[in-house]
Amino acid sequence: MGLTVARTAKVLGRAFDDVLAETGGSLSTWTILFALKTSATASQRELAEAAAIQGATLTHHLNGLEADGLVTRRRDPANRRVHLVELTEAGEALWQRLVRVAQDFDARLRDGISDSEVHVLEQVLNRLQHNAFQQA
Amino acid sequence: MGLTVARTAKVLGRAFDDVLAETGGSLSTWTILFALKTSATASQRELAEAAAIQGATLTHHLNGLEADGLVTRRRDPANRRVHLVELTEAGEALWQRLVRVAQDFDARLRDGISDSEVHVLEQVLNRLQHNAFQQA
DNA sequence: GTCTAACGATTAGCCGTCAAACGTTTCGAC
DNA sequence: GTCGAAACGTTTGACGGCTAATCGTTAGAC
Repeated sequence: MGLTVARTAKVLGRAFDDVLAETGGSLSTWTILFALKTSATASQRELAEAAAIQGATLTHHLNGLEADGLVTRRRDPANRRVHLVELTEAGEALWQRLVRVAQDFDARLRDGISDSEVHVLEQVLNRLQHNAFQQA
Repeated sequence: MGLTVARTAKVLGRAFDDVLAETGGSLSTWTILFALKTSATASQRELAEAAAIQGATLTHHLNGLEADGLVTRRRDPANRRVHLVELTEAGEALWQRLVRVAQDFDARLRDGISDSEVHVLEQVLNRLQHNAFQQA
C-alpha cells in the first residue's frame, strides 16, 4: 500500500531532519548539498533535477544558502543564462559534518535489516515509481 | 537508502493526487475521508492521529470539507469538548467514487510485483519507522 | 463548591513545495 | 543581420504541513 510508503517517508524525513538540526543543518540543505556534491554539475537546472525538486524551490533555498555564505552563484562565462553554483569553504565544512551525521543515521536505519531485504526494497520501490507513471 | 523511500513517496503522492483530481478529489481529502471511514471514530484528535497529521492541520482541512458540504461537525453531547465529524450524503458519494479510483491506482502500482515482495516491503518499511525512533 | 490542571479544537505565523507567468539570453531560420 | 523560438532562472500566488499560543470545556483536588 502506498500509504505505508508515504507514512514511512514522513517519519524518516522528520527523524533525519532532527539529527541534522543538531549539527546546524536541515533536510533541505542536506538535499541540496548532496545534489551539489554527487551530481558533479553546477547548473541550477541540473541541480534541481538531481534533487528531485522544482527549479523555483531550488532558487528559494539557494537564496538562503547564499545569504548564509555557504554557496556562491556566478554566471557561466560560456553561457550567461546559466548560474554556476559552488560551495564556499564554510559550505564545504558544513557538508563534511553533515556527511558523518547522515552515515550514522543510515547505519541506525539498517539495524536488523539484511542486505537482501534492502535490495528487494530498492527494487520494489523503483518498480512502484515506474508503475505510477504508466498509463494515465 | 532513505533517499529512495522519500523519492518514491513523492512520485507516488503526485501520481495519486493526479488521478484523484480527475474525480474531483485530492490527496488531502482522500487522506481525511479514508481516516474517517476506517478508524470508526469521529473525534478530531483521533482522526488526526489516524491520518498521521497534526490536529491544527486537520482543522484546516475540515474547514474546507465543511464549506464544501462534504462533512458536518457537531459537539458530542456526552463530552462537549470533542467535535464529532460525520460524512454528509455528498461526502459519502464522493468517497464511493474515490474508493474506486484508489483501487484502480493500487492495482496499477502492484503490476509486476509479487505478493511476497509486497510483504517484504511492508515489513522493511515498518522496521525503518521503528529504527528511526530509536536512540536520539 | 470552587479552582486549577488537563484536554480538544482553533487561530496565527512560518516553511517547503509546486505551477504559471515573466525577463533575459541564446540559437536557428531566413 | 534580424527575428522568432527555445532555454534558463526568477518571481508570484497558492496549498499543505508544522509549531506555538489561545479559547472553551471538563475533570479532580481540596
